[in-house]
Amino acid sequence: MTSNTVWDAQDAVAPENACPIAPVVEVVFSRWTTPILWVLHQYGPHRFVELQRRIGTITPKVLTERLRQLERDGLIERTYFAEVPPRVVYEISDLGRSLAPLFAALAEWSVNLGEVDQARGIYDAKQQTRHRR
Amino acid sequence: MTSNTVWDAQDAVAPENACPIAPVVEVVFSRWTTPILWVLHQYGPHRFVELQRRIGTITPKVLTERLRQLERDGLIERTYFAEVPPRVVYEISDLGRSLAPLFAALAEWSVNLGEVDQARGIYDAKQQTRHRR
DNA sequence: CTGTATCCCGCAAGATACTG
DNA sequence: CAGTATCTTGCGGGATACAG
Repeated sequence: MTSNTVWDAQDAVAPENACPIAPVVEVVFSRWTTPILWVLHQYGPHRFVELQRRIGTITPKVLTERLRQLERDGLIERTYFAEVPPRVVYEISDLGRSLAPLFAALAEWSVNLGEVDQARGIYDAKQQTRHRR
Repeated sequence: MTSNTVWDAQDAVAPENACPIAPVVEVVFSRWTTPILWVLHQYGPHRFVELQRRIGTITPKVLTERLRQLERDGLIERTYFAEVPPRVVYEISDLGRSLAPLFAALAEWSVNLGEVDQARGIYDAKQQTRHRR
């Protein structure tokens, strides 16, 4: 953070500086990267169609896009077998495996999802009465 | 999907089942919710403008939207003071504070961002040579 | 089987201006 | 100060068809 006096003009903190964890979120979490990583981490190597089936509703286009991104970021590894018919296997990399504690923390926090639902109910109820005048 | 033979009973796994942590990600992480929660958690209560300045580049419209969502989900609390001029203070709730271990895990993992960058470099280099034929 | 190629859409987010 | 109101855009994602 540009060091001048104390809280100089141009203070405007860059987003990354305001929040050191944002970059991690950007790399690891998106609608589909989370399920993909989870599956590969939890259930071992998968072929393309296996992933597609296990995740359930993802289209091949999107699955390909996410897999490429994860491969590029070094979180998964793609292995191509030049057989007939050709075969491809995706598995989590060491770097991807290092996300394990993070995933554990995530899974643990999911016990609080009920409270979130409850909070939503209360909030919506308040809004309801507010509009009903 | 809904096939008929061996793969029919509990075939198509719903996304939530394929990945129990996806719902948590959906609630907690988006481009701006992460920085907001981080700031409120790390630096205490903030007023609207203070948040805007600290986060740096967020527009008031988007900031309002994210704050409303976080309030509705019970992760932050909004307090309105009917003074002149009016004052509003946002602070993290108990539920929001329960994210602390999660944030810690996130922050810790950020040491690996360098490896991600490196992986990207290698991947891109490979693609480069592949196109250079 | 393992993807590509198109086309399309919704929604988060940006730009900008204005109000109680 | 603490937001609203509009308008626009970018991008992830869905549907569908097709190829190596």
